[in-house]
Amino acid sequence: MTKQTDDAGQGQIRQSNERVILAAAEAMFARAGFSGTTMAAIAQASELPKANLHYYFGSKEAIYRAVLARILNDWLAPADAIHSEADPRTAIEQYIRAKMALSKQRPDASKVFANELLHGAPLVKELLATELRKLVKAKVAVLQAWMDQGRMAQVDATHLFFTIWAATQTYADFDVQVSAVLGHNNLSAKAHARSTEHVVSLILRGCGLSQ
Amino acid sequence: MTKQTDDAGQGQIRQSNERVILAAAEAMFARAGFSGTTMAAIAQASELPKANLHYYFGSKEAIYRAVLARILNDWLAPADAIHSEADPRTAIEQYIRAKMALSKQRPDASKVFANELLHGAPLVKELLATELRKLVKAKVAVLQAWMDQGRMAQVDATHLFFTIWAATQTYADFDVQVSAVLGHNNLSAKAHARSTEHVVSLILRGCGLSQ
DNA sequence: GTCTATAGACGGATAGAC
DNA sequence: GTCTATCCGTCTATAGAC
Repeated sequence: MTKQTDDAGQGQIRQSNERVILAAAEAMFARAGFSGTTMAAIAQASELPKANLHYYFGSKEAIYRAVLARILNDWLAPADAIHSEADPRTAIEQYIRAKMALSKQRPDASKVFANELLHGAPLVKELLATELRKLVKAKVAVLQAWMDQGRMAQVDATHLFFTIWAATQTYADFDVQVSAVLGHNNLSAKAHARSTEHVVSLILRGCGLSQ
Repeated sequence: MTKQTDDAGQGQIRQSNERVILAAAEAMFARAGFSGTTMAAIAQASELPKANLHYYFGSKEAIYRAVLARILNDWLAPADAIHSEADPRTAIEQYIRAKMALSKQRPDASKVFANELLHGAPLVKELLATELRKLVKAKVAVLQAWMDQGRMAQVDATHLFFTIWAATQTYADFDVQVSAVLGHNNLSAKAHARSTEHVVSLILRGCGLSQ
């Protein structure tokens, strides 16, 4: 009762509160960026007093770091679809669909990450140059092997990743622009399905994997 | 001498100073966004006293508006390449090359615009829903006619624009990520040329306009 | 028309009561 | 462990000297 050295007791409350704070922070950072987001705004969205954010995380930057860390994990996962035993067409199609699903399900996460990149990636630059670079190198080798075997068209595999990232994330990051041009107020599930089919078919044909 | 009602006299100085301020502001807004940019920073970059910025523009938001306005004009111009008398392949290739050139030549403009969209486009939302939507509609009609004539593959023409914008602007907006993955410190002219050839060939093949 | 000096508001962080 | 009240630095904007 008096002892609470392990994470069992109030650790539950801490864990729950941290989760609430990070979710609120992600939404606020997506909407206004790092400088445009105030601790008061995160506190209000979390329905917690401002001082508690400092109690749990210490500083605004620490909250931002925590939000980014949570995002990065999820961001790299879809690349699993691309492995040497897979069929080229299926692998790339799965990868694109997974990225499009992320755009639909976690638009705020995408925006926070985009914002970080846009402003020079001060916090994740190192990770990009190490982990992401390593991951892309490995996947590029897989794609290159498929090209050498004549199983898909010759494209620059590294740049193909840049194009897939850009084409899929634009539906999360720049949704206002997409909605405005389409004449909608926001992107419906139907509109998103249409976007997905477009990106899949354009890229697959671009890779010589259909027609 | 005493009369200065026209723009001839000190109007020269005003025009020159406004130009300097807007150029400096574009660079700062690209680096740090609206909230992250201080008037002091713009003043230092302009080599003008802080109060002069207020003298010329009135407020920080007015400077931001002026920067955005300058960008929007240049942004829509490349679409001229797409008109009904043109050859489909030439038109789309020209359009992509023009957008890639903009990414190379005006990366800061691209970043300011991307940042505005990312945060919900409070200032340009209306323009997107009117001018941009109208422009895209017109160009989509041209592309659709080409498809109906069997001169290119059936793709969703509106979404094709989204993909081209995303694929080309990613080299300006997310240059840190591209550089990190490629293992460079920044994007050389050679790397940019390679990027351009990639985007051109991928999209053209995706549109059934090569091989 | 230009610039210094300052007002006034806001935001991040913390002290200290509970 | 939680929260109120407050400090202190920073930022936008402007008043007023030159």
